[in-house]
Amino acid sequence: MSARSQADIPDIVIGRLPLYLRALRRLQQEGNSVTSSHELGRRLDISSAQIRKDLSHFGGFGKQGTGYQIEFLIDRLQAVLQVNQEWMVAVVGAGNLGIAISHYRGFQDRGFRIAHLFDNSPRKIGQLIGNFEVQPVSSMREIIRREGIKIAMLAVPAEEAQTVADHLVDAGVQAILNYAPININVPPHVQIQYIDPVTHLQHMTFYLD
Amino acid sequence: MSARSQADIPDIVIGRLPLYLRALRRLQQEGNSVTSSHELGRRLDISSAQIRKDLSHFGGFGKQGTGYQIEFLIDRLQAVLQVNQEWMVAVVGAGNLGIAISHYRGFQDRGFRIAHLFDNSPRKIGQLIGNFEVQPVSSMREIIRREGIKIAMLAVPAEEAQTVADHLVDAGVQAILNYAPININVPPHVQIQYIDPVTHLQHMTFYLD
DNA sequence: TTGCCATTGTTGAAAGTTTCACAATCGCAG
DNA sequence: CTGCGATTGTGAAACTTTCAACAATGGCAA
Repeated sequence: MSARSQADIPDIVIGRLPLYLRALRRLQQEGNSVTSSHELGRRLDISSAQIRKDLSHFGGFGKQGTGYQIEFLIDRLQAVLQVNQEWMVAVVGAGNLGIAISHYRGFQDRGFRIAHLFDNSPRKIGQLIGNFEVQPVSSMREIIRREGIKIAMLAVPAEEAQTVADHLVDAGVQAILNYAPININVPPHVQIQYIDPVTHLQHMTFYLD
Repeated sequence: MSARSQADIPDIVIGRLPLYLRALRRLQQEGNSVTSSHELGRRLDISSAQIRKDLSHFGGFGKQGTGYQIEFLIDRLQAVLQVNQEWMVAVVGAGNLGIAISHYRGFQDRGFRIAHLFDNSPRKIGQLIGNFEVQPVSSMREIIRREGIKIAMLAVPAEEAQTVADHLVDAGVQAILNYAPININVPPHVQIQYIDPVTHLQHMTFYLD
């Protein structure tokens, strides 16, 4: 992984931290203030040893005999993942998916705020979706630059994904979450992750009778 | 992994096959009829050795000196993943997300067809979304049973996800793709996969400056 | 036909990841 | 204040995954 390869912590460990965070928030909502690696592991279907080892990369967060203070651990994980601040996110593509993303309330309290929605269809530009007006892709670069936006979600057709990604990178975006069902190539200093429901479904059908 | 743990092929390998399939289909669309592990690897950012090794689990699909016939390899991978048939899929939850999923055209030619959309809000039941009428969750069990539906996508609020999943499993569903931002527990014979955009975003923010 | 370049399938080594197992220690009950 | 049950953090072992290297082979040009 590029950039902040923070003290050589395996990427696979980093990938599990958001899951720990999600489970901890839920435990907290359910009224708990303390938990253990065993309880967390049961919920997440991950071994307790793995959870302890993962967390130990960042310091001793727990107490022997007692477990982990949920609030404290949430704070620390949020700090490690840098989601104790609010990141502005740009969404590109105002089709069904882009619209659903823009309406989704679940980014709010997990470190992200959707700041802009871009599309290049004249039919859509100017439309009000959730709280934002759809803006033309032609002004994307300028806006992203000006506001220092580092993260974008890509919800355009597969054919356009690479081109739009190139524009985003050029505008200074450093992390892209791509919903288009196609691989895109970005420079090594840019993070990329994919969401394609069909790949998950196809993974599961392998095991069906 | 449960059920058809087919000849001991690592799950991580199975997880890459849909990516290979997706890239191959694109290569084909672009007019190619032959490719190589190197070209595929370049596109997917996976080493060519890994691609060759993954494919070799299922037989010798390529030809030395030449590479892989794209059409043939697509056929074989579709057969391995069992997506050379069309699976019926039930969607539960007719909020923004469930609606966007129901409209999405990308399932069509990759092995899946959305057959039903369920919700339990009286406001939504009976509404026409895409090609289907929203049906009440109360009739879900009966319909899934009768039609032998094995796959469901879950797009309900986190609080309801576990309960709905239990109903789905009870109705005979064997694979669940869960969009709710919460871990759910299912019996070992049931496959489960998660889509939560926030976990991907949080994974990437670790590496941002 | 021969020689050359490209590419696969496969082996074994290297790197990475998970699990095991246990000493250290905490809080509490008696 | 002692002893006990629970739980962490961790070093070493077991296991899994990736990678590097190369013999074998195919196609093509001369």
